[in-house]
Amino acid sequence: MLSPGEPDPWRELATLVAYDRSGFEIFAEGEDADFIYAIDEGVVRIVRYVDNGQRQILAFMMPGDLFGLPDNGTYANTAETISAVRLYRLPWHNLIQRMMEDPQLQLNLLVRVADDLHRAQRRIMMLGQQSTSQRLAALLLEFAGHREFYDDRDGHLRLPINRVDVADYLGIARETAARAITRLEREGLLRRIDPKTIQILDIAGLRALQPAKAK
Amino acid sequence: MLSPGEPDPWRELATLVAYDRSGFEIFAEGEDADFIYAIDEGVVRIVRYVDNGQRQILAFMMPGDLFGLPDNGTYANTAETISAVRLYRLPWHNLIQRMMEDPQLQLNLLVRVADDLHRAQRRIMMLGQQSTSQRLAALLLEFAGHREFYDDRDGHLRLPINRVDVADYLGIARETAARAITRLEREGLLRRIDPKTIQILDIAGLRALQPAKAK
DNA sequence: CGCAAATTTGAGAGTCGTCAAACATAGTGG
DNA sequence: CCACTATGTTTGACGACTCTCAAATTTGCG
Repeated sequence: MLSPGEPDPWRELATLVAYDRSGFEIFAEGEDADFIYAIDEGVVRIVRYVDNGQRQILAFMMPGDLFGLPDNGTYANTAETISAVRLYRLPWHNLIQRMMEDPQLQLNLLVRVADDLHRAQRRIMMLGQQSTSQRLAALLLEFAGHREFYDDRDGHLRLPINRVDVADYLGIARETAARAITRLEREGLLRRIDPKTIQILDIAGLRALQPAKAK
Repeated sequence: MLSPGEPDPWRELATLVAYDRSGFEIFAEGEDADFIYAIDEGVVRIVRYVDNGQRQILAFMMPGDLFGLPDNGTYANTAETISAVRLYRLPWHNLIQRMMEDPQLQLNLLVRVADDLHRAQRRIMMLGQQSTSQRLAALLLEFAGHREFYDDRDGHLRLPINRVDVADYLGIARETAARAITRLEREGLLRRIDPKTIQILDIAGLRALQPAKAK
């Protein structure tokens, strides 16, 4: 995390770039991967488009997260703003050069990429093994883990995304996403305030939906 | 890849370990992650078990692949042999130490982990967006990309895995996996020789099933 | 050759995707 | 200020697909 207290090797090397609007494309799949980005504020979605018009959201990136890793010199995914966003942008060649001189910095990046891998593996578990309710609960808990969206006093969760984003993240149709919310509401786990605001009534119940490790 | 020709920083540092049988557990989720492994020969499956008895195969690791990345000091997944396997095993603290002295070595690891991340992202696309037929085609093409399994002269693909592995990799039931093979056979794309041997009749047709990038 | 395990097929129930329509919300212009 | 419109969300109906349970069939090996 880019917490203000810790020494921050990224901040001093990077230039700050800001996007005021939501829905802006930071970079697109296939473009030359010249920069790596770190989020200072706001939310970014990492997506991939398929020719049949479908879209999969691979991840939501939050403050402190890094994105823009090259795959053979080009971006493997597209990055789009979901809110107003402030980013640190750093040229790759610049970073590589610095990392060659500073193994600690490189280790820092390695740990972050490894963490991204583990997050991706959790998503594979989610898409391969969990039901629609479980996936939705996982998404809600993911956002509820961030103070900027969740107030645990009144249980209000303010989602920065719409239903299509929810659906494309969970790998389901938007109607199915809406119905999944209805189901959790009927079961008393949450209550809809408005489409993007959900009051979580039983967060332990949501967690109980999540599959536990076995063996 | 650990091809014999290239300079190989791993081989010289590691100890060779061999497993003769299939179905052996190399390490389990939750254990202290003391070693990192590189495959010299054979196939390993990376799996995660869920308490309801379900299992998801996250990846099949082939010769040249690295696995055993720690997540907060412990393994996030379980690794099991699928065939007889020969591995290079290297203590983590040993590797870290060497990487601090040799940035090139560390960059080598970074690239490999980044590659794992991109593979995981392709799996998210597969599980989130593709139909059963498409997933199966992707699996077949994945193994067909390795000479040790696929003979492109006669089109014979020798799978090292059984139907349960196929199903747990694709995130479907084993009956559905069997039916998916039947369907591709009925469509003339392949022919079953025996359960683990499949003759691919139309590899271009399998590739055509794969979704193309859009935008 | 025979048996245990793996694979395939069948039938029925449940879930999801699609098409359509109803409803809600926010912003716009009169 | 209000009606109106565009957009986003929810609900309904129905067909398609997948999972589960069960049985038939095949395979691999002793």
